[in-house]
Amino acid sequence: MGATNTEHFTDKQNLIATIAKALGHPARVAIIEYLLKVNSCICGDIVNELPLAQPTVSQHLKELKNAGLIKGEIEGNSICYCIDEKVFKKLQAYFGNIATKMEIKKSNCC
Amino acid sequence: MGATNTEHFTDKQNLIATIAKALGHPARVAIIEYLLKVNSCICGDIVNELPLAQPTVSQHLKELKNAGLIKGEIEGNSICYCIDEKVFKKLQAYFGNIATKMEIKKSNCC
DNA sequence: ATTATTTATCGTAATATTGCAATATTATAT
DNA sequence: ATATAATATTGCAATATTACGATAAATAAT
Repeated sequence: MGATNTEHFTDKQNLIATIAKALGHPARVAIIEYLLKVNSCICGDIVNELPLAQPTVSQHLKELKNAGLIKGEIEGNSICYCIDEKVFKKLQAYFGNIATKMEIKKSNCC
Repeated sequence: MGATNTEHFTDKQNLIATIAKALGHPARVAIIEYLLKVNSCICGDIVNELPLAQPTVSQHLKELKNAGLIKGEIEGNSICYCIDEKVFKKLQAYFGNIATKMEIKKSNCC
């Protein structure tokens, strides 16, 4: 097959999976970290920051955008990409919650 | 191609990507959430909790294990799978850090 | 108008992922 | 020893992902 079976899972599970999948490639992690570092919208040099050809980078950016991790706007000649904070707050909340749950009922595990 | 280019990225970037990739499927998110809920090692009924055939679930469990998100030990007839807390603490730290950075220098973004 | 510059899209090859039926493996129960 | 139960592995088909060259599109500079 190869096609993921989304309809049997909850919306939240699918959302987390979509976000996680978008971060499931080191180039995309690197893009996010770069955007965080420069923290600016006029960052028309992402391609030079990555060891990948321009079309490949463009494709990774598209995936990050589709998954909602970044926002992009045309800014004259180049493009303004920046992090969409909402998603990262969601991730922080999600994993924070998991950590809390683990903290509470630790012990009856290997 | 289809093969990810890990050697050009930092170890940390590759690690985060590996972990995120493992969570990049709703079935695997569901497995983690189930393990959290039951919080027990004798959980020999993960298959019944998921809308997928047994070999498929087994494969997802294997991927979670390879990525270090769960630990599994043979426990008599069935298998004891449970969450590996370290990884989730790492994730919490990572996204907490990102959230903090965003908080500090917010504003000069779209 | 022509020429850079920047980003996106198309086409395509290589590889990976998803899913399951069939089968193997391993331990428990009879 | 044989049957039952739980999990893993194999093999395979369908689909997705990754990567990049070639090319397009759109703005900026000359």
